[in-house]
Amino acid sequence: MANVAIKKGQKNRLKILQTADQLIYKKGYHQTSFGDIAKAVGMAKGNFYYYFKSKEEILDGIVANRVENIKLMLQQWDQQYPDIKERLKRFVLILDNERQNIMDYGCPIGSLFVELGKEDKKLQQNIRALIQVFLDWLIVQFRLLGKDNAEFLAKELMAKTQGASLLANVLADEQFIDQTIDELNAWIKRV
Amino acid sequence: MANVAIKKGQKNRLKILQTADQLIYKKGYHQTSFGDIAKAVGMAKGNFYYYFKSKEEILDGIVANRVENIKLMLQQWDQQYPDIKERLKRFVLILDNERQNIMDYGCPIGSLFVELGKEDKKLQQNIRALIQVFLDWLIVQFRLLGKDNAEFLAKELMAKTQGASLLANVLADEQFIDQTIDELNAWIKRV
DNA sequence: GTCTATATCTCGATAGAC
DNA sequence: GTCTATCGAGATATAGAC
Repeated sequence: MANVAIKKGQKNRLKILQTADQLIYKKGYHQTSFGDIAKAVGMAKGNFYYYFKSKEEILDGIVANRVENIKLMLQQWDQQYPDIKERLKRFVLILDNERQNIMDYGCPIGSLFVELGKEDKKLQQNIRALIQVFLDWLIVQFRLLGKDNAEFLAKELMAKTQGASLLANVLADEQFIDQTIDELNAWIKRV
Repeated sequence: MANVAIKKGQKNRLKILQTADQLIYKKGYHQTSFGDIAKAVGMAKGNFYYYFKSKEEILDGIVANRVENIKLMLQQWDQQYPDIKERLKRFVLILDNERQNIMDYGCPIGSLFVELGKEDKKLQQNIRALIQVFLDWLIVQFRLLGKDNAEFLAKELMAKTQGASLLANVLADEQFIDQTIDELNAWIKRV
């Protein structure tokens, strides 16, 4: 019986994290209360504290969860695509797949950092790790391409996608996403 | 005597706006309370409501104030620099002059939009205007350069600076700012 | 115009029954 | 593990004396 309880607990924990992640992405961290999350999960507010001691702990869980998922995704790309530039194009393809969300709510990573980066240094450190996962992977890819300025190229690509996401969000501009995707793919081709 | 009161009122109004703008930029909108602003201004909290009916009204005032200042700055550039590319370089120079603030707090415009863009549509519209001022000016400049894709070039430059600001903020990376400035100036030269 | 209360509300967090 | 009830902090906003 103890096993069943643990299983249920783990399942609920994950459900809370996923629901909270979506809500916070779409409404913002400060606009999302425990009450909102509880309602969306279908659970009493007080029960949350059985799973998480504080709101910040939920945020930690969200970030940890995301980092894990991103790492899995990148590993999969490494296995699936032997061609390095094909991998980089996968990265750009995120803009394509997530265009509606990006236009409506911005980049889920960038917007989270900006909203919480001013809060305190610990939070900042936490979310920075999220960006670093992508960045480290990009650096490896550019190194594999034989680039000696791999680090700058990785940052440049990251900055381009962040800037494009922000502007597409501000202007609700789908065409700009398309144009950016084309430009980035051309950039990858000739880099 | 009425004139003196009005003058003092106007002066205080502006002082509140400027102080609030700085605090909100550095601490974030939700982390900045009336109490914080009052303390920084040196005024009782209750007295704020003589000047502004709500916190959102302060934000409106901040944005309007910024729009006015930016327009003045751009007009000055237009008069001072007959060479169009020299004007564009001025735009890039903001990254240079504001590097410390950008590393510490991000772009004052971009971060404000991201923090409040998810709040409600009216706020979003408001801050969008702030970005549009720069964008409209950039479009004019690229048109003056005879570019038929002036709008995309303007958005591209805007996106590049936004992305670079975000990444410089995330990584606290001064070198990346320098590299981006060099790259953007080279881009302006050959565009 | 400026100040000192204070009302009111929301939210994160806790206590304790079941 | 889940619930209801409630506390306490902190914020916006108001009332009213000066």
